[in-house]
Amino acid sequence: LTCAACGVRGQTVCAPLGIAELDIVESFRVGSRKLGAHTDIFSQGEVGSEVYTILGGWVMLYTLLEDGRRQIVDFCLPGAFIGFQPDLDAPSKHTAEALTPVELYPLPKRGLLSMFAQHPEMAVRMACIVARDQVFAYQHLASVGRRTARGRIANLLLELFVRVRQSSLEASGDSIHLPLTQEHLADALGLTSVHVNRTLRVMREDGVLAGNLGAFSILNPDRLAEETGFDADVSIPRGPAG
Amino acid sequence: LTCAACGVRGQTVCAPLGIAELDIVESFRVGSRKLGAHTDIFSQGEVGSEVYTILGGWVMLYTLLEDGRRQIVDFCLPGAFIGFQPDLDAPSKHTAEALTPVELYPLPKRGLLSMFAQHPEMAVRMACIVARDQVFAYQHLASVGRRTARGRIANLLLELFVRVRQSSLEASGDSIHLPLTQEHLADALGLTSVHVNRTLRVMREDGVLAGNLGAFSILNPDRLAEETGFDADVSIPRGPAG
DNA sequence: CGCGATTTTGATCAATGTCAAAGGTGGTGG
DNA sequence: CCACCACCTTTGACATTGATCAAAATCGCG
Repeated sequence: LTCAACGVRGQTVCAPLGIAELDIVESFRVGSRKLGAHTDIFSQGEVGSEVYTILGGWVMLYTLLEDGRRQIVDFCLPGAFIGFQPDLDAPSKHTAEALTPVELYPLPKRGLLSMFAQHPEMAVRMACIVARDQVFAYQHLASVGRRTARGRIANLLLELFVRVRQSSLEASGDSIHLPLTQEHLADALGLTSVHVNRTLRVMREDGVLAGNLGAFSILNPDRLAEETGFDADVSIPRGPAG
Repeated sequence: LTCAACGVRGQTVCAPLGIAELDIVESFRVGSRKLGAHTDIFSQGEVGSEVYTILGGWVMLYTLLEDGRRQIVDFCLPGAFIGFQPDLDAPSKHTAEALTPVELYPLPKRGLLSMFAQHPEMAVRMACIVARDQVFAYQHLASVGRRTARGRIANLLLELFVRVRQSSLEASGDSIHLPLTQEHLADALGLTSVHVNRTLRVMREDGVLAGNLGAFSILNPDRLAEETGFDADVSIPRGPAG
């Protein structure tokens, strides 16, 4: 498959490139790579030599604390760009693990720099992408720091809901599928899986949710959004940064 | 004062520029600006037209939730670059407020894009800077999500300690000055100021801290770092990104 | 059918929040 | 120089959220 046919190009660092310019990306292609669920893409503490665009599947980024507790810092969907860090040669601060089978487009880190040099718009685009992820990180921080368990869960579910709707064309109904366990939610929200479970039950009883993570519905998105002050609007404009 | 004499140039987007190239930055200079403590630099919900390099003083970035609770998402020291966001024309997601009198170097957002176009290395640098801030955000998220009150406080104090030591040449002793109240700590850590107070007392009793935020000492940095698994190493290499 | 991974539930506990009030401290105007 | 005031810090009593420990109940799957 060629970059020209890439389904997520509009969301990636490649977005500013014209069709004709895509060959620079192809020239660094390592070959797209498929990994099974529950495999690590890169690991905390290790030095990786590649960055990745997610072509398909879900990935989570997490940090392991010294006592073994886990904090999931981001869920990544198709179109996400992972592995970029301030010092490319430093060991990674977190682990990227596939939540589903994934398809990745790996790019050698040296290729990345070369691409930036030849197509500066890509560097600007990169900055915008990282800035967007940072906004998400700040929102998560505010959620974990200042919301109640119910608020955090509502917030995260809504966020994933709109992201899934945007990324895939799965734009139908109030029902989506999340490849997550309650423990994943807990580790992303700074809670216990037990407490997540109880809180989900209450939310079901209150009629705002239905079903389970595998295939659940947000019965009352508006009410949920209202009770949690959810802000869906985090995007990168077409013309990079302007 | 000229960019050539800038004390924080090595940490900013300008770092990749040679002395001779600095005039492009100067050409967009709005004039350096001084603000008093407790004034807003830009505000959540409003569209700003500038980004800023902090030349001197402390700034905090915070989000206000719908119920009025505050989450501080970052403390910014001289050399920091604030106001950049994925969509430059979108309203800001957070407020930047001066904690001390500050001196800023404002840059019109359009100037930023123009600079990126003419000096692509600056865009790469920008991406690295944002990526570094993102790593901090992830670390804070892990701290707030998974550490005990004492761990969070220890972690933040250590982080600020090394940042202060690095940024200013105030490299002496175990004592630093923080222009923060206990409420600031609380709002950054997802705690209550009352609880921060109690926890600080215990830490003083345990002999790891001394003094107050205005001028406090870390009596036992190693013990503190050990008990909280603190990781000081978040940096951007000289040659941008490689 | 049987097994490992989730989900669910109960009982209990610890950490942190809430409410309220009493000291401190520095700055300002008289 | 003092009195007063706004803002912090400190402390107490008590409430609550969410954690912990432990065990069933389910579910997906080979």
